[in-house]
Amino acid sequence: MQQRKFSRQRESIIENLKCRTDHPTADMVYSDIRQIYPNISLGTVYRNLSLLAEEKKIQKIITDDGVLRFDYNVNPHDHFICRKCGSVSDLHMLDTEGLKSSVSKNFEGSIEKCVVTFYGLCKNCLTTH
Amino acid sequence: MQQRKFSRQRESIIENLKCRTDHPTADMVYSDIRQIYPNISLGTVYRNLSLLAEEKKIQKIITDDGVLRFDYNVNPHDHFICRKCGSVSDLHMLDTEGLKSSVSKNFEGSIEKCVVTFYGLCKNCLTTH
DNA sequence: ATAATAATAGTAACAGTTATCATTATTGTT
DNA sequence: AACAATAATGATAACTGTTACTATTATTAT
Repeated sequence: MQQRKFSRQRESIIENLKCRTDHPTADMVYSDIRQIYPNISLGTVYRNLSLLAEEKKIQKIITDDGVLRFDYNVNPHDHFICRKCGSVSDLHMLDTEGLKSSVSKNFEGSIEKCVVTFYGLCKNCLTTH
Repeated sequence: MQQRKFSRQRESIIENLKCRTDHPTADMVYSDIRQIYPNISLGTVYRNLSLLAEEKKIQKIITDDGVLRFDYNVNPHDHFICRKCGSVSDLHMLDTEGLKSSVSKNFEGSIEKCVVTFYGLCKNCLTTH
């Protein structure tokens, strides 16, 4: 097992995620970090995001269009994705445990996780028509 | 609005999907169709799969790894994805309507759809350890 | 200071998907 | 049945998001 070393770039990536709730893509994080470290590499951003996700410090989420997004909030919660602007926001759902166990009854494999995603129009896209 | 013309290739694509429940990727469909039309183009497969999805004759589903899969079953139902072999299978869940309405109460946008995906180990991966 | 090595920037490679375009197939009309 | 109009095709190039590679730089322990 490889041990970790400090890196300013990684630190600023997790700081960036900590301060936002818009579930950014790797590219969105990249743009932000470049303001601080103008020649950070996109590869570095990807590498660190994957690393942080492995360490469960952040969460990967995949959207309809197949693009990865990242969430500082690793507690169990669900997401809403706007079909118009593509924005991702948090939603706190009831008990996914209940869903899991009720579905497990008629299922021959083992169910470990349950992801619930809602789609529709966000507040903003709804009002601006 | 462009009108549609018959095509053997498209017909065989939807026939292929009709006869399977493994939620194949575009490439899996491509391999199958090539047995019948050896020089069908992968682009043709993609084009027709998108087209059929637009017409709601089939359903697109996105998996964790960002790869598209296709489902002939367009009725509301949920999916189980095996984290080991990546296979996708159907699961019939309770009422997503209930989920939608209960979440809608504290949400300022409009919720139109709710997708529930389960992850774990499928029967096969569970037994073969 | 020095040595060991993790992390980086820069870039190439990759996979899945979409776009382009000349050619072919389908359809409606004579 | 021939024809014109045009949708669909095969072949290939282009594109996007992501991962891999490599020489160089930064961090850490001694």
